[in-house]
Amino acid sequence: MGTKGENNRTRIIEAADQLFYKHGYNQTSFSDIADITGIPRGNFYYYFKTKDDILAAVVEARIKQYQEALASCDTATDKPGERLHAFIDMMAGSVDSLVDTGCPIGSLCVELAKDTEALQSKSREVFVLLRDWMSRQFEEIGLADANDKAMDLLSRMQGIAVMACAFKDGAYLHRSVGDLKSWINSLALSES
Amino acid sequence: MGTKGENNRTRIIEAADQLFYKHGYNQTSFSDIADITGIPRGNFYYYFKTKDDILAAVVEARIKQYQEALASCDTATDKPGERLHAFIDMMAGSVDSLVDTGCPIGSLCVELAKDTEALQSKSREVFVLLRDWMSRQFEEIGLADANDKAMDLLSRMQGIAVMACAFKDGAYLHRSVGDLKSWINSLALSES
DNA sequence: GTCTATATGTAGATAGAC
DNA sequence: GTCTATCTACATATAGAC
Repeated sequence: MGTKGENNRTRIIEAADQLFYKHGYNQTSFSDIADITGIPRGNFYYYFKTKDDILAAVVEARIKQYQEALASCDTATDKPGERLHAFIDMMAGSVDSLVDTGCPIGSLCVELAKDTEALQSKSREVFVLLRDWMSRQFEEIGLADANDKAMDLLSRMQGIAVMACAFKDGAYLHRSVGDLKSWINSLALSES
Repeated sequence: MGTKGENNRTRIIEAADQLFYKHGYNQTSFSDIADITGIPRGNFYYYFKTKDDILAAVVEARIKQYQEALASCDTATDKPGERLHAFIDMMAGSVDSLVDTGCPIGSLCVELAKDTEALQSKSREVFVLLRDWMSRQFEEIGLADANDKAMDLLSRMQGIAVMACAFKDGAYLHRSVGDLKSWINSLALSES
């Protein structure tokens, strides 16, 4: 670690991360990644055996990134309702890219659902991380069906991302994010 | 019309429709369509100038198909709430493919959001049809914000499809469809 | 209208010099 | 570790015989 090689590896992952999001996994070529990083195509095989391995590395990087984001929500406040609000605000903070390209997690999962099972289950790992964290927040609120509520919250966020992207409608996203926060409040209040 | 050519054209559209759904637009090749229909690759250019033209024809076909589905909801009952239930039941009727491959409309829109603007706006047309129909139903119920509610309903259906597909969870889809119908009932009751 | 053959580009992946 | 050159497969699209 700390070698020039590790640095190149990281740069490949970061470029692939952006490209997989903006153009999709299947529509991203080694040449695209090479153009951004300046690292020649053939060189990639020193760091990764296959393109699928790059995807796995990208998913791992995203998991780490979301783990940090969730940790910052955890430390911000000890009220689970406010933690959920903080996470939703993060979503609202990237309106432009959501409208332009959709949700990076959801769009990847649905794209890979049309490919191999191996790629699909790898991409699902990010969702599992978020669901389990949300479930813990709803548990703390005192809900018996915390896991169902976590799925519902993820589901609503995904629906908002799909519609905002399909209709290119940032105003719809803002309104819906407000509705989502009200919904969380109503759940938290009914238990207090 | 009625010629052999029109028949081949229709068969190409139908095969492309299925393949665009199951594997995505970009991951469907002319060879794939040729394998299913038995029509040789080179022949496609007699019926369509480009692959994008096939997509446009597929979207037109889907619009016709959904127009018929909505018309059957319209004739089934004159109560707008029940019409919306009927449409949701249609969704619930294709659990298996939703879990396997996601929503044909939403997944196409999000995939093409990562491609050209022209393809994206074409794919959006199906959503516009459904939104306008839902909006009319909510208007009949007597809601002032019928269009917002139409977007919300589409949004929830899309979220459910994404999560059911990502987690391969048909039970989640069934539960959520029930929640959706309860939500519609509560909206209809609050206005009666 | 229908088909074969082919043009042209680019994909993922490999070999081997340095 | 890094790079160029290249292999093989397959993509969309075209030309032209029948």
